[in-house]
Amino acid sequence: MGRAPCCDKANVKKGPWSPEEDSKLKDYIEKFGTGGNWIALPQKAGLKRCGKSCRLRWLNYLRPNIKHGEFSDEEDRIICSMFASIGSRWSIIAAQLPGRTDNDIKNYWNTKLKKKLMGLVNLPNNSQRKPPPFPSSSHQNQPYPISQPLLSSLYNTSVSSFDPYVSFPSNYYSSNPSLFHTQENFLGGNYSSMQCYYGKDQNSNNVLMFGNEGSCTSSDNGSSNNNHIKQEDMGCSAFQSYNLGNGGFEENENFMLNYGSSSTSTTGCCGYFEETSPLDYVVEDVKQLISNCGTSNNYNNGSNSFFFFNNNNNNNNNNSNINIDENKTQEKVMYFY
DNA sequence: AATGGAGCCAACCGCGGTTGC
DNA sequence: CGCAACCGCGGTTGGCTCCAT
Repeated sequence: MGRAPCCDKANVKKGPWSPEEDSKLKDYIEKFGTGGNWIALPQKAGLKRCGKSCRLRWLNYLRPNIKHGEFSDEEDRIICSMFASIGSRWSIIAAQLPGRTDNDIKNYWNTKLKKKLMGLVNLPNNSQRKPPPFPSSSHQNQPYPISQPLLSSLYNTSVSSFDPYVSFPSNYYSSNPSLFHTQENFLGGNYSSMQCYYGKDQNSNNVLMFGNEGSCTSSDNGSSNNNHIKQEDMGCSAFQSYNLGNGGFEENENFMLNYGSSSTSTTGCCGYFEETSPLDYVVEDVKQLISNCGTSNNYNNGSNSFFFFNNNNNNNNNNSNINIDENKTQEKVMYFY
């Protein structure tokens, strides 16, 4: 036989917590702790609530040092970088933000930050309508402006030097942002920051470029095409953007991810941007999660997905025809088509 | 002032992994 | 070993508030 039933579901209250209930729960836990048993706690505390509900209320609202209110730019950066690396693993992300709960971060992402990020693509008149379809548009040879506050916020660039039209490649490589960190950064391994740029390359492709300090740009040697991987070249490289509504991209606009390649770099996916230096992965599980993206139909199937795979079985996973410029192994380019 | 839509967020739901019996 | 409950998580929902019309 198993354990006793957790609670009398017919006799538990649901819905918003009253101040009295909050007080009872808080007082009880402060005096006696949770005892490691949430199911038994409500009865002991004199609450007609399910243990799950008590746990949620405590963790998300009542426990000490909970931080409410605005998220800082630094918190934004952490959330963005971690989301880019591991997706919607909110509890892991929350662990990096003292005082923030996974629920808070999840809500913040869904309601604000996601839209804020997609504000990267605004039209010159600052309207919120979405950019014209890629790649054919009157702006084909002109990069979309990046929202100034967000850019300065995320990239630590000074507003005075802000160029609303980011040419690609551009001298943003010389700045020192740390938007996207590699996985091992927040997991306790070697710190390595990466930069993120939005713009157009010399072929007017819409790109997000990820690179780290010291990455050379396409213009450095005039061989900009060498590191560009077309969708048909990569068996698991086709991304779709999340449908972000106003100001965002429509579904089925594909992201293309160009992984910097070298003898030490392997094919990654799903927003995990691998460094070219030898990687000592601290958490193999997460790596597995990332690498599994291409074998499951999508990475984050829910509405919170930022990118997810469009697994294309017609492709043969053979990257041998990709022309790699070994001098640019630290560039990571994401294409929007 | 009334109303409807959008945004926000606390709370619930359901699932997968873990644990106790 | 298998079943059932616990636990924690991510996704979703519903109600409240704000704001534009």
